[in-house]
Amino acid sequence: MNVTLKQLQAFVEVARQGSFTGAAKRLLVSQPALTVTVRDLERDLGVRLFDRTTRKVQLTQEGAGFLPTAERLLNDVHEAVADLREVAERRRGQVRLVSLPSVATDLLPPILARFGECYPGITVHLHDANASAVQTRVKNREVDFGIASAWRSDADLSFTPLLSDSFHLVCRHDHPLAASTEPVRWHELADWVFLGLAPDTGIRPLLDTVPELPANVQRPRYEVSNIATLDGLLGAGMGITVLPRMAVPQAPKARCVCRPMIEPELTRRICLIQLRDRSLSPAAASLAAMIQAAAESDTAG
Amino acid sequence: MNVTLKQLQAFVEVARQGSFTGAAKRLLVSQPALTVTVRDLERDLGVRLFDRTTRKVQLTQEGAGFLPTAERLLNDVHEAVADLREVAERRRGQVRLVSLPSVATDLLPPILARFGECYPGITVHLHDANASAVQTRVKNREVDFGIASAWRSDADLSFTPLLSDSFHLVCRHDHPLAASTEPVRWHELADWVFLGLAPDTGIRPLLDTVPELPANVQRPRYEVSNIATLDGLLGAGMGITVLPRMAVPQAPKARCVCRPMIEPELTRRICLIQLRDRSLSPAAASLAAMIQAAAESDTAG
DNA sequence: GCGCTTTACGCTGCGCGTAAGTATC
DNA sequence: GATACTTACGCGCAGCGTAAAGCGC
Repeated sequence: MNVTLKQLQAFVEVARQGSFTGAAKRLLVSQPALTVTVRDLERDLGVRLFDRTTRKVQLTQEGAGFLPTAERLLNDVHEAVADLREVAERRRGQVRLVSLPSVATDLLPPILARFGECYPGITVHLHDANASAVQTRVKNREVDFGIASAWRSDADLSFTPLLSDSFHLVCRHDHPLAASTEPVRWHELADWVFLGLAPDTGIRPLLDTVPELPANVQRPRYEVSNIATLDGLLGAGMGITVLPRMAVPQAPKARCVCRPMIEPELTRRICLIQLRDRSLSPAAASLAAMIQAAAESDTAG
Repeated sequence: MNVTLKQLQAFVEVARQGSFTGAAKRLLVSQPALTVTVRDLERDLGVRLFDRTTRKVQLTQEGAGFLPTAERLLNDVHEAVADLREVAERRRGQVRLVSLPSVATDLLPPILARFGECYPGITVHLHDANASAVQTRVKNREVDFGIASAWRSDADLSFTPLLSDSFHLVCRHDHPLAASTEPVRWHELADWVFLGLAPDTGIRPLLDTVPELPANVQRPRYEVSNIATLDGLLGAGMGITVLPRMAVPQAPKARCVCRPMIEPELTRRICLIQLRDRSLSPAAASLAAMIQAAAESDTAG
């Protein structure tokens, strides 16, 4: 397999121009160099492609038959390369990401809007999932990257902090704890029915890091797996809960009161999560960068 | 356009093997050389194709998308080249030739049979025509080469003598001139009705070179354009004619007698005719060579 | 003799292999 | 420490350009 694209290009150009001199000009090489290139191609193929006198250059029968093939081959290669360059230049491509629902609904929409303006050729697939599922889907390469709190450390994954999100007590407006909006201490939760989240959420493991966590919080009477359900229970006045600020439903079924938790303050760090061994596609890298920038300016402002 | 087939080949092989070391072995290059080749390809495309740790080599999303394309491109090139090599090696192809009817029916069949055995992949298109038409069709590139007597010299054509074919008197068995089989002198034809051939045949111009050609031969009472018609007239006893030995019909309608012409002997030289500026295709060259060899051994034997 | 292709020749730089470096298991 | 990829370095040769030669018109 000696044939090169350069040789094919030379052949096609000479055939089109019907002249070595003309083709050499178009190809920006000296005319003798072109002669040699074509001669080598003929040697490699074992077939004469041109009949040349000093006055005329004419395709042989075989050359005429090969010309369309060679043109097609060159065209195909050019197209394939151009396609990939489009991807490289973010004029085409896709990004798949998965994030916590709260992030997907609150933080991402404006960023995605801006991203869509910058790179109109790129399609974005956005899924939401809880912290556990985010990590799983990143690890399974189902997505380019994820956004969630670190659920469980994993050597294959890298976590880049984006935001800190502090925990708040959440209770219905008519609950006794809603009487004030002052910070709350953890032991103050002890006397109320607590609505907990399942262990595969990012929130639960964080609660466990609080020293002297009241028993009703540690082993909640009700345990649900997502915020919407929790919102329902809250609205029904079935109990209280603690949630990161961003996770508090925007339009709760019931009017709720939020009071920051203190002693200790507890925050979850929302991170950009990616596979350590995997590089981001050009499009994904751009979106990730945009998200990081937005998070930083959020934190600053 | 920097991308080379070698780069594509390297990419495909690394992708298939999942390893630079393995691919380098298969490609018979050193492993560092392969690293550089792939890195250059990635640089040229502007896209990372592999995520590589020291332990694993894995296609990126873009690489995975590009792999089938690259494989197809390489495959297409290989196929195209293989096709042309088949032509070069005479395992495929075609030869078009045109010859005088006498040659086509007498000389060529055994040669074509042998040629067909040697090169079973090659198709042969054989047409017949008179000397004038043979030259025209060679010149128009309708055929690879022709076989005929030189009808009129032409600077664009080359004539390679194959056979000499001496002229004979031809007359029906009951004609007075059929009484002997001895050589005949030209003036002996003067008293009989002569059946002539049209000026665009190769035979007519040759007759004109005979000194003191009898008037009835110079301006024949009947003039026809092909041998079959001539044969019909001969069979009807309408006259006599002179023909090169090979042109005498094999199975004449009437039993005919042939007597060599002398004083002067007249021969036509049957030539292989080709365009001077045009090289023969591999298959055509082989057939032409075979014909020349056969003609030589014919002459010798 | 002019214009085109081919051949000849000297040189540059690409691309290879060897060897050293680096990172992971 | 073993293994696999990357980087560094030196070298040979492919392939270029210039110059000279062949060949038709």
